[in-house]
Amino acid sequence: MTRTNYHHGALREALLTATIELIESEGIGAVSLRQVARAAGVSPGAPYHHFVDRAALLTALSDEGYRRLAVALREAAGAAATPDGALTAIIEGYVLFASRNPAYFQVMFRPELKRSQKSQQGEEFGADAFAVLDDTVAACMAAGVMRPVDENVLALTLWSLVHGLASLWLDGQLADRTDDPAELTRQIARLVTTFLVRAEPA
Amino acid sequence: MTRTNYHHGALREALLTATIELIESEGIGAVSLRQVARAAGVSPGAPYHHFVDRAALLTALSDEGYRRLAVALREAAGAAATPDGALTAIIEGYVLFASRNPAYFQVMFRPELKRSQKSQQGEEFGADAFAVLDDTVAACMAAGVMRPVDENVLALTLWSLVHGLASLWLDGQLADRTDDPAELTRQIARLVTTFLVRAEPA
DNA sequence: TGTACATCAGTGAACGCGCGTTCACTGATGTAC
DNA sequence: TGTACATCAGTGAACGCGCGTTCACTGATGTAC
Repeated sequence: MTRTNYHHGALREALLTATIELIESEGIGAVSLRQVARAAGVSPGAPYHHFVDRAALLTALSDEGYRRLAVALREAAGAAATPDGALTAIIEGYVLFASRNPAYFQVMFRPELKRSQKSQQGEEFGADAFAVLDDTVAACMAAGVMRPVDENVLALTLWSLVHGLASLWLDGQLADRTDDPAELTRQIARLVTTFLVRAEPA
Repeated sequence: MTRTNYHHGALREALLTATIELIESEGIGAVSLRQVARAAGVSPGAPYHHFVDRAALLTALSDEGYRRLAVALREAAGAAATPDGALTAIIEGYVLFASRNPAYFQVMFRPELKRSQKSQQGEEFGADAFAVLDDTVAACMAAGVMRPVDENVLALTLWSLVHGLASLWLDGQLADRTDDPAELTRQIARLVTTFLVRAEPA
């Protein structure tokens, strides 16, 4: 952090990325506004020109996380040629998003950290991300590649599955049971698709 | 907390239950050793006669949580008449355990809170709990009620599923998508069993 | 049964610390003319 | 192009707070004889 000018120029963004880096290196428990300011090379009062309080910083990060997740899922689903291919891509995409963006993921799903406000923007991006899953499930059903079940229950089942896998991975719970969580993710995605599609497994 | 005698008599247990209650009422972020001591009606130094430090208290709770989870799963599985019935019971049992013991669940799966030591006892109870799932999957396979797949991958898939559902429930993420998470849990358990067993769904 | 004494499990004051936040201030920047 | 001035985005000292932990202490309990 070599900043010679009095005005930073892009402090807001610098604070956000400093927070992400801090979470990744020190853990989410170690993040304080003062530490973030220090990491950005700025005095403890400076952040208050950009965020009304500590919670607002975390909420902004959470919102950005939901936005990125929605983008990641939409891209993953969009790149697939078939509805069930899209489903596989979403499953892998969600888990890989978490493993590549552990700091965002933690901030998004630790409500006790932001407590004050649920951000409307975050809710919208979250709904956005979930809609990708919803739509893909519906598309699979419509295309007839999937056995008929309650769409909402199925979507929530899949969300639970990927969310749980991502959480266990980040919490280090998989270490004893697999040496390659990414490969496990692919295996699980394959297994799920196998069970869901109408045809019997090969 | 009306304690008239100088010696408490069962302070260790009192501190543990006070912590659980504190997490449930104020959230896990609000738990400090001093608050716990206060809730137990005891001076700030008293807990140090029972736990070497704050982390030790949380580790003890985590261990107890794993113990209870293992017991709950074993009972759920044991009460079922068939292997696939046991699987359903485990799915529901895991999620219900989390919803009924949110404080234990959070302490068990927030590694940043205990950081210092991974407790050997906790690991054993955890392995115990997982073994119930493992064994039941194996039993299903052996009984031929289930389509043949990699047992380890399937067990991890199911763990991910229930863990994700429990996490989403506790984090309040399901509120928008269902008004009865317990019923959703049953639906999901049914759906999963339906897909897994060899016979086509009715 | 009574007494001496060791041990146990509390007290409460004190420590140093980092925190979130506020505030009067000041240097840098942008704009009007 | 130059000057006056408003606004913006920093500084850094200060606030009160609750925290984890330590420590000299003391009251209660249990045990030996």
